Amino acid sequence: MAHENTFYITTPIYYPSDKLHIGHTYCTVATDTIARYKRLRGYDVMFLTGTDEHGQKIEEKAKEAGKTPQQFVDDIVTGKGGILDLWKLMNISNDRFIRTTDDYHVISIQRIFRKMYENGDIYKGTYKGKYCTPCESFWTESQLVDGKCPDCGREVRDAEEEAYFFRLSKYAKPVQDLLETGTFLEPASRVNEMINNFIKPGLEDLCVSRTSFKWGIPVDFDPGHVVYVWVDALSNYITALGYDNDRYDDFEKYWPAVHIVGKEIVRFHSIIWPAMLMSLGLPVPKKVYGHGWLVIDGGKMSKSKGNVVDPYVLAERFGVDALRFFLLRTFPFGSDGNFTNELLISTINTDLANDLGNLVSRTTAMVEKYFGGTIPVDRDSDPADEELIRLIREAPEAYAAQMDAFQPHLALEEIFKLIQRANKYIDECAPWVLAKDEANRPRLAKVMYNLVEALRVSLISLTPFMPDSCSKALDQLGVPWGARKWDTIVYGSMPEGAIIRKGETLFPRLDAAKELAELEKLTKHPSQPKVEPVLPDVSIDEFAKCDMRVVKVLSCEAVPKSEKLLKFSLDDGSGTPRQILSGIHKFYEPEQLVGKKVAAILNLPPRKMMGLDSNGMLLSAVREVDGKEELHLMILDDAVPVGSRLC
RNA sequence: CGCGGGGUAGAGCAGCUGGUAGCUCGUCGGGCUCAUAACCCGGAGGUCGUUGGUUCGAAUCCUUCCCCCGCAACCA
Repeated sequence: MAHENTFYITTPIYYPSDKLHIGHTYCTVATDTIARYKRLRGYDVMFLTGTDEHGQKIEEKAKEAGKTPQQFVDDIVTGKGGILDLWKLMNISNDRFIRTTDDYHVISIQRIFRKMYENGDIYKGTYKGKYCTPCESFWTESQLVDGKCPDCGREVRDAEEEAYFFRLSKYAKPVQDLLETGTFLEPASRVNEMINNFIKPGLEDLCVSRTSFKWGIPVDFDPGHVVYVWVDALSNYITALGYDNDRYDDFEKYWPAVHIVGKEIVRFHSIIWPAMLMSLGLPVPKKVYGHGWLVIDGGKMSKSKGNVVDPYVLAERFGVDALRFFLLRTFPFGSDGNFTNELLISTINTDLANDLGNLVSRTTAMVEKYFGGTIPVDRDSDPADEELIRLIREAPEAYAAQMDAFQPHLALEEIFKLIQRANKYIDECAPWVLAKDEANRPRLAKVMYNLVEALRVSLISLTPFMPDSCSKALDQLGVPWGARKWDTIVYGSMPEGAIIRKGETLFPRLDAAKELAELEKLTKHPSQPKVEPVLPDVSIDEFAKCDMRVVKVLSCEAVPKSEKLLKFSLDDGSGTPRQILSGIHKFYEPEQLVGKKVAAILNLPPRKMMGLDSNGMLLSAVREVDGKEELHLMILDDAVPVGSRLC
């Protein structure tokens, strides 16, 4: 299989039903940085990313937009401001880009599907369940919450369809063995999660075809069926190398891969995918690394919360390299990280402007000022140099160890220890004092030389993270191309006679308050709230049938295990408290509402929610802003008496 | 008892194979002037979520409870 010096790394293929956000960018930038690092180390790297373009959701979104599915995904993938543009902007160095609608992929999938059918690992059966159309998900009865989709809370319907199944159950044991090797899936904490959650309860066979939608790869021997996501999407990692197609021919050279994936799809990559490969008689991936999520204010980033962060805005505002750096420097790769604009700005200022950028600036300025840009060869060492030189020698090894362990944030920490030590070294040596006496010239030369070496080693190490900026900085330091390679990342490799020039400011310091205000303006763009059209007329008699009253909240508490429901006990003027449940926990905390007077409709038939009775409904003002629901309970003035009718 | 992660200085985190509580930012004071109002040094600030236990000794091991977050057939 793969040659000794090859390295194959992939991102997931993203689902182009919407614009990508900072989370996708995080994953892709991380993978890109590892790929660039491996190239720096001399590997023959294949770096693949792409898009997963089939499925019902895209079919429906396209319909809504009045486009064919192909047009729809083309616009998102190749259109202006699309995925390809985003990766170009972010300086992603992928060698290939696969789209699951590419001809060669389609052909390969049909062959792979047939192969698995013929060897008995795919068979025909029936899929029964509850189906949520917007989420494109089947659920079992027990998974439903309150009879509705556990994901979105909308109605589900009974569904049954003929489908092909993959004998996943057959591979439970070998997959468990694979997971238990301890290095196949990292971070290790995910291993127990997979085994306890999915393997121990028993792996069920997997539905791998659908008849309920058309936008997919047809099963060539059974035209009513399209191949469902598993086989179609996961196989991209091998079809992109030419497996079962003529487009490429380097499967033998590069496979198996290292897959970088988000933690939510660890399961597919560490259980289903290896099982499929076993079925095909192919080697399993070298490694699956599940990185954490970027969360906002401790919660998940999602379209429905309206808190997605747009990488375009940030990259254009702060620079691509600064953004790349921030993502990998700040967040431990294996666990979740809390994204905030404040943190972004302070990281840029502290690490890039104050520490690194300023070190380049002061070093180049001094070499120019004291030596006209070229450090003399006549140099005096001093014991004061020892600690810095030791760090210059040790840093690359420590850095590489962390990079090899997929810990970019720790790798960066090693390099920044060196950068900070170099800043301190300047203070200790006080070159401006040395410069006052001609006799100190050799000593001054040595100090400057050490600084240039500290920077050269740091910048080479940082190049995979910030390709353009590091290149510019190395230009300023006059480092020739030959001295920017991994094998020159050794103290003393800087060629003599280099011309050093102070150049443009690499990372300008940001005015935090100003930037935050600007970002606020950009992200809180006041798009038009969606106002629903007025409904058809009703008669005054019909309206009069609605018994709406002023009620007072006696008590209010959250319903256990429910995300949205609050349980109210209300004084409706009748003397006996009335219980109403309302799904507004996302908008109000119970203690906010106790004692408030609100409006409710009382003569609705009682309804059970989470096993509790609800006798009526609280009235709220609702509208949609940026695709996000906004809700305001009708809270009334204290002076309004309880029990009054609204008419 | 569905599974998993987390609760440590104002904020964000590390420490968690047990032995005087650390890092970054912020804050206060000092130094320096080569540099991007930057850099360097020092100080203040924590009963390490709660209960009980093991131990000479626990943030670190066991136990009770509370709170936050994620997952539960495809949002990185």
